[in-house]
Amino acid sequence: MDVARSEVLVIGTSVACRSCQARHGVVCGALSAGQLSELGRHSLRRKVDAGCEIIAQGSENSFYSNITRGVVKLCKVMSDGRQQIVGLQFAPDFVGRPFVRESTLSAEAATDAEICVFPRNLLERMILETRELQRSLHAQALNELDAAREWMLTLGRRTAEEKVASLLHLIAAHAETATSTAFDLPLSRAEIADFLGLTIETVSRQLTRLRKEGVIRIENIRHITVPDMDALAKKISG
Amino acid sequence: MDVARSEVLVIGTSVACRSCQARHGVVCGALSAGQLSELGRHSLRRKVDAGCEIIAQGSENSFYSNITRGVVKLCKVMSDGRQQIVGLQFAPDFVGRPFVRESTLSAEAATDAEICVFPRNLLERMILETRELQRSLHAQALNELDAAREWMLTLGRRTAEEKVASLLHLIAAHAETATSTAFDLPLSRAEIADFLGLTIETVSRQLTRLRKEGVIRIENIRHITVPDMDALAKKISG
DNA sequence: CGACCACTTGATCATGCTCAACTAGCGTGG
DNA sequence: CCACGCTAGTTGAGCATGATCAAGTGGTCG
Repeated sequence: MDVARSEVLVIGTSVACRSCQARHGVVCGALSAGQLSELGRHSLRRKVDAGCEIIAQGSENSFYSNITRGVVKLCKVMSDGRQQIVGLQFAPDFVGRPFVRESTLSAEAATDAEICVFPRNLLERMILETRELQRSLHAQALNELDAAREWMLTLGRRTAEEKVASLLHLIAAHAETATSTAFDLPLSRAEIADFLGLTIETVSRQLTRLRKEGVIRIENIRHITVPDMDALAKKISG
Repeated sequence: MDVARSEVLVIGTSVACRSCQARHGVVCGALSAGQLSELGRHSLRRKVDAGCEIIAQGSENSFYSNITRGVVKLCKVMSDGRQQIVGLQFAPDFVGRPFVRESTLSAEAATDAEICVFPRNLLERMILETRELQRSLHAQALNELDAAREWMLTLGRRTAEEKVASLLHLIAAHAETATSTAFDLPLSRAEIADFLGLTIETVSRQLTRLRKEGVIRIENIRHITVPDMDALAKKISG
């Protein structure tokens, strides 16, 4: 994805914060008005194309960010090229691992996205100063831990069909537009494979299988409709 | 494991704390002398036999604990019986998920163990009061998250041989007795299988395979020697 | 129109699962 | 003290799920 690029849009200000997706999210929701405006003065809005790397595995953590639009995948790669997606983050999640110098994973935009970038030192100072921010980040870490463990069960013990159904269920839960359950896949087949510990061929076969069984409709390559959520849920044993 | 039982030993006191494995661990290391003695007055030492469940999946969290001796496995089971170990905790780790009412996983002693049990309300109050305790638990959560993600890579992308080698490596790292690298497996073959997302037969075959290749020696069913740690590490691509 | 890319589909292969027999260790009771 | 049963682990034979390799499809962009 060498066409992928990122672009600095505007210097964040408290004015920009008012209409921000992440205004009441994990980080910004925990700050006082004064802190929010200080953080805003030192933040940058970045527009990030799908496929663009935000943090490289093994690189130094020199900033943190909020996702303000789009989906970000957290990824681990092995020296021989095998890779595994170990987390998906949706707006308005926080991305980064405070107080650790080197990142053990990469973060990459799965869809076109926008992030709000904070300087490392400022955010770390605020975490130390702000009880509520500390608590809030702790809570997000625990939620991510639960999600990671749920996914370990999927990776270790579910069949290919159950894995694919689990992913669709997960994405539907985040897309949830009231009644209808139609959504865009934020991931390509290759990325789905990397998330589920499968190959792209198996993912493709399981998707067509779910389609033939009438559990999903594949409107087009990236758009799925689930006529009956319960039928999908039934594909996920346990 | 219906022989497994747990037994309350003594009411913890600050006297007992002085020689405790977990005295400078995640929880107790973050407390003031006064808090430590208050927590001690309300804590119970419990001796827990291998196989005994400490927290049941789906149960209410009514207490937290420190592991003061032994190894605890965190486990998820599906309604059809398939199960996956999603974490191993060693003394002096903290066990429990603060501020969440229902446990999404079970905790079970893998070896004979001892834990120090804290009442829920007291510990939660101390977390709210104590900046350093909050920070310390946050740090443990982030470490567990890293470990979980590392394990996701193993579950999703490594071969059976690599998986078994990874587990031996993990256990060796925790047993590390200076020079020699000999250790007791805290897990049965069935538990290893549940940790690695394999069957016990595959685990057994891979262990004999590693033995035949000279990478490990199986002194007896639970005791392993690794003559050359590097040779073991080479089995883990990545 | 053609090249390219992401995806699908098919045929064959192999890793790891299933089912089954066998072994070793260990505690219990005759 | 040995026979017995029980548990945990090992080993083998055959099978199936999902991987690999390869060809084909469809949409997009120049």
